[in-house]
Amino acid sequence: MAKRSLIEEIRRDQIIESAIASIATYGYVKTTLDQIAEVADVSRGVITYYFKSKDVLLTSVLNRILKSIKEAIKERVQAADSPTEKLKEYVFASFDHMKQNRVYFEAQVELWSNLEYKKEINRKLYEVCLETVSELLSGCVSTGGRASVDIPTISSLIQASIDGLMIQWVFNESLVDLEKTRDALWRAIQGFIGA
Amino acid sequence: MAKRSLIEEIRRDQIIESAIASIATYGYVKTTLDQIAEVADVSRGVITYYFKSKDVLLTSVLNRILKSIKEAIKERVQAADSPTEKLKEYVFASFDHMKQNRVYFEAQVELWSNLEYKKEINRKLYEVCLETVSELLSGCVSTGGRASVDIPTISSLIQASIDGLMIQWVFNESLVDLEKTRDALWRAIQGFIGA
Amino acid sequence: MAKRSLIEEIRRDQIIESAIASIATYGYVKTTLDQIAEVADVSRGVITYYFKSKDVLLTSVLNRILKSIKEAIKERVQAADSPTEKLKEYVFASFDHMKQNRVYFEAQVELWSNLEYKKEINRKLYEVCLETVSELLSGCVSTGGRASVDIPTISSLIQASIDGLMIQWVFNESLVDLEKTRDALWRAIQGFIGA
Amino acid sequence: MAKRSLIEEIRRDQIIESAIASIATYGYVKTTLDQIAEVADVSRGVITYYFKSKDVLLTSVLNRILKSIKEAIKERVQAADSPTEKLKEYVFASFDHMKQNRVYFEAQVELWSNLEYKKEINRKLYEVCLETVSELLSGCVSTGGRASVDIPTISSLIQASIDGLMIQWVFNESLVDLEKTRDALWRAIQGFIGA
DNA sequence: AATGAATGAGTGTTCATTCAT
DNA sequence: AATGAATGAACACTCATTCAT
Repeated sequence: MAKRSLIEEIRRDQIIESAIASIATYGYVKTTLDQIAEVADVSRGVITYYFKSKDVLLTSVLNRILKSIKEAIKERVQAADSPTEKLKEYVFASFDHMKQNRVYFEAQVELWSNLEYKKEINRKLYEVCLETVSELLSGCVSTGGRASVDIPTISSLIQASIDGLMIQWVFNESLVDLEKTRDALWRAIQGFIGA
Repeated sequence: MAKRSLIEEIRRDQIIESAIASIATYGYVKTTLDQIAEVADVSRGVITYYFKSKDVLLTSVLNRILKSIKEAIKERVQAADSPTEKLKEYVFASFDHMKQNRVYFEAQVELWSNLEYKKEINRKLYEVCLETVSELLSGCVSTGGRASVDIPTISSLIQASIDGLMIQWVFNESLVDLEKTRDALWRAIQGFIGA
Repeated sequence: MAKRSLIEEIRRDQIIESAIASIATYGYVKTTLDQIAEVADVSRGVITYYFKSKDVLLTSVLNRILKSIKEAIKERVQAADSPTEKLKEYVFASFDHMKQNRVYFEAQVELWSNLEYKKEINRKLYEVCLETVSELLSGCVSTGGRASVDIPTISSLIQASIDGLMIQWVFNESLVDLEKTRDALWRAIQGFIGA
Repeated sequence: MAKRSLIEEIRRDQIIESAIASIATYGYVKTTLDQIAEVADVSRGVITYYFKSKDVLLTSVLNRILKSIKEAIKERVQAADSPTEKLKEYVFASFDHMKQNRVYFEAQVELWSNLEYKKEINRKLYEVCLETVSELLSGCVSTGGRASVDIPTISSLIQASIDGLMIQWVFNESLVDLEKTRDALWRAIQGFIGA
């Protein structure tokens, strides 16, 4: 990637965040480049000056969202001591990140169905997530957990629960209690790994 | 609803199914009226002849999808004998319906983020689903289950697991084994209700 | 013209009158064949069955309107005795016909600007009207009127006054008093012909 | 009104004049945005770039036409000395403006029947015109004219004559001699006010 | 004689993209 | 670096017209 000046980075950030805000607020369909420019309080031309195309911008947007999720989780998982604690941190960090960045998840759901290369990107994200959960789960199992745990299956189920709750919460914030469901999920996981 | 001739019903069905196929295959964004017409092998004008606007058509599409899900589940739940069997049928029917109607779920995910009145419709769907699960869960609990079960929380978690697995499966069919995850989910539920 | 059955004539009349009503009520732009069919309470196909095209129908509409004007005036002019009385009847009959057939004049104004061959038809109408006024005016002059009257000019002015008042009245019924303006116009004409 | 750059004003003018030319030449019905763009020798997109919708453009067109008429008359009326001269200038300026701006009147007649808000706008125009004539007529009467003049009636008749002649002239330029009819009208007016 | 299902040309409108300044 | 005027492809939608029944 080419070297970029500071102002360039600031502009890009500004535009990406404005795009996220616009998508979360008005939805993907109504998020035009004009709309984003207005939210960012820059001229229309600035956007195409910094992003070759709308598709490139939206890919940047999605990557920003995914990166933020990954980093938020990774940090806390690494800080945890035991395998079980790591898995717990994965789950808890996922929920904490949701609550602190609702706008990101609203945008993510919008982009699920609209980005040209979404399938590719989302597929990749899922693989990464599932792999991470699998590793953490393996760690738990090998250090005293029930040996019979079907790791891929339980990994899928854990990740699915997190995603499914996120969607419920994005569609209707008041419909789901993130703390209680998180705790219930963690109890279920403990049941699975026999802890 | 007004009386409609037989051919009218056939055409409407044909167009709705073509729209679903188009959305599932090419995505919402690329599903133009031209595209739908081509898939349905009718002229462009037929669509606006039978549907006042694209929005009306897409609402019909979403309602068709949701109705199919609701009916598929309702039938099997009603046929079950005991409360526990009813809850099990709810879960199992959800998965069976997925597998038998992949195209519907692909379309549903696409429409999540794009239909004008999606929020309203999806919000309603969630409320109905969660309510149903809550009732079934209540039935289990009152007939011998653990009295301490937090019904709203566990309901959310069950529905979230189903939806989350559906999404994984829609994004990447080979990534998730629906039978195994379904069974694991059912075991987890049994754990919750203390059966 | 081909022989037409009675029912055919009735249907044609019905459609023409419905078209006039629709144009007068909703304006030319919103008068579609569907709209006319609805007003006439016949099926859509009937219209194209009896009129080869929309243009043909609208030409029939305009001709119906013009014919009704011409006949209403002609009758009364012929019934008058003296040349001056004939001219007076021309003027008075014009105004009476307006009041009794407002819908026709509303439609006429709408069609002025929209019919494909309007220019041709309206041009012809004007020639006929002006010619008629000229003849009547000539009669007055040759039987005792002022010999110096510029017949084409005064004819134009008379017809213009009638048309201009009609337009004022069509645009805003309450803005113009047809009786008073008619009488004033007649007095002015008397001034011109020196009666 | 918001501040507008010079080029913006130029473009708007260019488009409005092209629209008038197109309406006058091809008629309202055939005046599409494509047609206007072609006449203006700009791309189609420019029009919607400067005018939010076709309706807005056409309203601008009508306002331009009406404004031009009003200003042309107002100026000359104000420059006249006596009340009688003012009334004469009103009449003469009306005719002069016609001859110098035929295209405007051709367009005006086309728009009479087609613009969504025509009734409102035209009604208003008529009220303004009639009010002006009434005032001028009052001035004549109070300064030596016949006291018995029915001002609203004669005002209507004067304005009707001007409009009616304009229409004759728009439909068939060679059918009416604007100078002669103007003079005849003025003589009739003098007869009414007893000058 | 009458119907209404079907068609597709034509139109206004949106909006990503280009480019001269 | 930044702007915004200009473009035209793509779209939903209207509606006169055709035609099988």
